[in-house]
Amino acid sequence: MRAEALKGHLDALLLAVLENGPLHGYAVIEALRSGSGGTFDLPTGTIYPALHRLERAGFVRSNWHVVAGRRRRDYELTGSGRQALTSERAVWAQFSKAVSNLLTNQPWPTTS
Amino acid sequence: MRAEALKGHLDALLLAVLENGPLHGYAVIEALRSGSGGTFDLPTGTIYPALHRLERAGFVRSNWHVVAGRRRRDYELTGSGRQALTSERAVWAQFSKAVSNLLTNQPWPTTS
DNA sequence: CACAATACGTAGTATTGCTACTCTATTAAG
DNA sequence: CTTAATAGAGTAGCAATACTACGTATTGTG
Repeated sequence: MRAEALKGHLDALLLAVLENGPLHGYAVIEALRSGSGGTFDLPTGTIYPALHRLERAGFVRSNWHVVAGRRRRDYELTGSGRQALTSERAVWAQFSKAVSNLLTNQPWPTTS
Repeated sequence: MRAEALKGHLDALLLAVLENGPLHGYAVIEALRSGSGGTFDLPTGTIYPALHRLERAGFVRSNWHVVAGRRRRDYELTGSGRQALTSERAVWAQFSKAVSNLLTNQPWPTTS
């Protein structure tokens, strides 16, 4: 999958995979791959900068550990990260509905 | 709607609204707005360059007309544009399914 | 020992939608 | 008549962001 299609949605996915507990970058990549049935197989050059972006934005917090001789940086959701995830879910719902409707040439449902 | 979310999907939407017959740029904007229930209200600076891009790619063909003293440029789908639309629909189906699954933290359905 | 897997990272590039603007022509309002 | 609104096309430059291609280590496996 041409993952440029992700533009604007990656942050939501990252927040979502962190919702069940902290993960380190490498584990995030695997969570995205398995959770998407292999559709999203993202390179580290995509994930690490994105996680740093989320940290700068205050949506995640990171902690360094050393496990089995390897240094790890775990990311966990903050309160505002949870809030952001909620709003991203709403954005996605509206966005995907709009795209799906246009792609199937169906009339927009009336709000009756 | 943060319309940067469109990145990578706009071309598919443009091809889709042209599927029922040629439209000029301004009409494309209105078709996207009404077909999305107002979600996509895109500026001309987004639409015109995108249509030109699609023409360079060979997915649409344009014809100039003069209607009521105003010049118009109609865009119509080409054969390869129709093919591209078909494949874009498949891409969207897979993409949206993957995102939805990740956002709802649901396991990927087995292909049994 | 070589190599794959695990784990972190950055620099630079390319794509692409957006802002802000220009230009023409018609029509309605004052 | 002037002004604004609507229809219609367009560009230049900006900003966001995912990607490619690197570089650095450690651990486990052949």
